[in-house]
Amino acid sequence: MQKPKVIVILGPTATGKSNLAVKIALRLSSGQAKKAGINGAEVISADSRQVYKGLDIGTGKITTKEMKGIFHHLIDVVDPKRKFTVAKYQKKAIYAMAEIVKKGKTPIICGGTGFYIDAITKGTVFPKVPPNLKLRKALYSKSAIALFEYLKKLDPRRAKDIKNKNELNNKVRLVRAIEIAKALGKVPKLQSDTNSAMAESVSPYKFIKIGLYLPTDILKKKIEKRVKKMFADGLLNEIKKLKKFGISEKRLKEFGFEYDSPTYKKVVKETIKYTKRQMTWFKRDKEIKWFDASKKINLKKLI
RNA sequence: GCGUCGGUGGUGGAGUGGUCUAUCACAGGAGACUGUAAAUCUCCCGCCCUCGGGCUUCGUAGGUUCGAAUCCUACCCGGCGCA
Repeated sequence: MQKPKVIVILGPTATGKSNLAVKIALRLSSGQAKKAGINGAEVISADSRQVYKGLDIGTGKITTKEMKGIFHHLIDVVDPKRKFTVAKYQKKAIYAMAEIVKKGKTPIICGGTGFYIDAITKGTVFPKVPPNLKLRKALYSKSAIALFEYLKKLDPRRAKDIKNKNELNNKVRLVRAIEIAKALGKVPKLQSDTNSAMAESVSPYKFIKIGLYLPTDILKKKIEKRVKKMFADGLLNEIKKLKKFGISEKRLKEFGFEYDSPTYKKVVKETIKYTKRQMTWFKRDKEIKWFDASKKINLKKLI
């Protein structure tokens, strides 16, 4: 039996992913598509911040109007006071995918969080050790060197791995490794496979990855426009509302630079930097078919 | 015109006789990524390169010195003060 298709639309911020996703979904829902036996499509967002309710303007969340009747999953599914994680995302997204396919529809994963996309398209297996905030807090007070030495005792293999990856100063990584090692004895070997052939053989779906990119100068202009609109739409007001709702300054910082006393200049600058990091992530996935978003994209070719 | 302060790598800005291709930050480039991922972390960033080193830089031109981004002289440029 043929595997169900899942369309993945990814790429850096401000390249028009959401738009394209809706366009494709509409196409798959048309009368013509129905005649061809296609039952429509639903979008699954792959954005680490759009899952939160109330983070609308700053995250560039798609509006109901822009959805044009296409159902969007994994948007506004958590209270911003609660912490969300990749593993939770993975669970929900895989469930959503199955539900959509069950309805005979095509899932369209759309977003810019590479880690989240890989979690569902590459079958990453996260060690089943939930965050231990108390332990983390205690560990963070220690130096990176001390953490590394501690990890070396608990799990030499993962310690060596971290050293090889030049992450000796990466407390986030060290702390999580210790957290897992303490719970399981050691950190399981990474099961997610960057080897796409392997991942594909295991996955029940056939992923079609479409990457949108823009030439640097155009991307910059689009980001400027987007940020300008954010402020015009009331970003500052959104932050006020979040504070009133009981979101702390510290928590706001975790939501990214748009929520940390933003200025136009700062947000533009940080967004550009971020898009570069996004590209670093996406570049290593050779499965992605890239399209210049400043040019007309032939949808027929894509699906 | 006189006086005075200053001119440093793409930018800001340290350095004021040797350890200086010159701290640091930003910008730029490359990369990592095991439940925080717009997070977190690493490397490169004058030129050449066999990656060990080789070569040329601190407004310009001279000079002092074993040795100068650092001291002296002249000139050019900019700020300020007095005329």
